[in-house]
Amino acid sequence: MTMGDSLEGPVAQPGRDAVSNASRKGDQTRQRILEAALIEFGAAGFKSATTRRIAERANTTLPPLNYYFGNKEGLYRACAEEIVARYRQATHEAVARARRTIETRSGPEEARETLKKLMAASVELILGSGAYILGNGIIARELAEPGPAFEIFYDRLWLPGIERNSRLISLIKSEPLVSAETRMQAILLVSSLPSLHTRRIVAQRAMEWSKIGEAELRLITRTLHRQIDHL
Amino acid sequence: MTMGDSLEGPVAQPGRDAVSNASRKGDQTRQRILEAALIEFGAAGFKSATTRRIAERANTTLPPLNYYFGNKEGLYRACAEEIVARYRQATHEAVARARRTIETRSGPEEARETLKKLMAASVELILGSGAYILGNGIIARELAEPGPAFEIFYDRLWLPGIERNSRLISLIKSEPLVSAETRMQAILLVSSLPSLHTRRIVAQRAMEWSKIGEAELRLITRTLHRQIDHL
DNA sequence: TCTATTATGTATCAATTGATATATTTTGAG
DNA sequence: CTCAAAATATATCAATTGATACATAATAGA
Repeated sequence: MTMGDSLEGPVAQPGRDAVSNASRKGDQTRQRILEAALIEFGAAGFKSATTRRIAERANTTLPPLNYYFGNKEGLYRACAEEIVARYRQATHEAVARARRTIETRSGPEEARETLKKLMAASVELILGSGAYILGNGIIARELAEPGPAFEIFYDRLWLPGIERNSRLISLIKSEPLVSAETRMQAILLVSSLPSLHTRRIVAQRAMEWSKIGEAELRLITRTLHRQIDHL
Repeated sequence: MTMGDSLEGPVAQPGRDAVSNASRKGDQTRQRILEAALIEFGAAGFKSATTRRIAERANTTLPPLNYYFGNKEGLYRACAEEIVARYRQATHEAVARARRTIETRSGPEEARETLKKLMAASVELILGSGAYILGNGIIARELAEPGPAFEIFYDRLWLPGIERNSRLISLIKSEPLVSAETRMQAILLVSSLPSLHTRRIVAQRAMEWSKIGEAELRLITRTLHRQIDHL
């Protein structure tokens, strides 16, 4: 075999993971590519995004993409993993509280407050001006048209979220155990979040806002919170 | 000019429009192409859908697509127009009632019931097993990533819907005139509909349903209606 | 410093895809 | 029945795009 399949490079990230490891020279490039991919995939979707544009945005060329991620789909999956990691980190506090609330079978008051905090964290992540907005386009799209990352988001983000919210809503309603309707409420709640990202566009136009700043975000968030209040 | 730009065919639908006109032989083909495009664009999105697959599904070849619709984007726009027309027709009754309710400045009770009917019609259109499901993928996608059809949906579907719902919610709350928060509520309500299509997938998996039949749809719809009740 | 490994760039390929020039068939008016 | 217009098919083009063979450069351990 004269083809380049014997002396392979990375492709799969070995031991070094978690907290953005950019020590070796190559890891910096890897990170730049990942960042560029998050933007491009987020803006255009898996199929429509081109590896060339990603490479260009990352200030490199095509081969490194395959060198580090195998192929386009591998890069896309890596983006999904990255998004999940960022989401988990950003909601860590609220999730820990939810775990406690559920384990101690707290009362409706505490459960409701916990759920609100949980949702608020997600809403902030999606509508806030933070750095995580990158992934929301990808998530929303994956929900509209399941692609290579659906399983990743489902298993590690949505399903756990649905379980958590189900228990919390059950506590709020003082149910003995999670009813089908409660579970459905939790599903609708969780799966409505990604579309928030989407609704920004319509909201901005319909409200005739030139931009979405702090004041505008507050109105959106307040309206959403009121919905949660009425759960 | 030896190129085929002198003896052009249709491209733009002249006088004959409205109620599916399939009299002439060509119109049948046109209709088959449109139907196929609704399916393909709905499943894959504007960019990812290929004209070849559309032609194949319509049991024809490439040239007729350009002959009838100019180019891929023209075909996509035609799909959007078709979807708007079908939506309007299907919600005609509920919309007429809303118009009356608004014009006569009915009380909160009547306004709430009108809004529920309006939403129910949309929900049925999206989650029901009717024939209009075809377009929902396109609408949801267009909302997530504005493309050639965003303007069409916005101007002719969403904005009118937002206006209507705003007035109705205002009546429900007995406001003197539409407040910013009311308008935002209307926006969130309208823009949450397209994502219903999307949530089916997650709901089906998380509820461990093998399929979404009548009983399953009822649970989804009931849960949604309860949300509307608590507006 | 030397050299094997890792990393990156150049050039190119093959597949896909939107489009159309051109030829052929079908239709319907007279 | 004739024939011009309308409709459809064949074959092909050029652009885009994912991928990679191959060459070169950078890095780090000895």
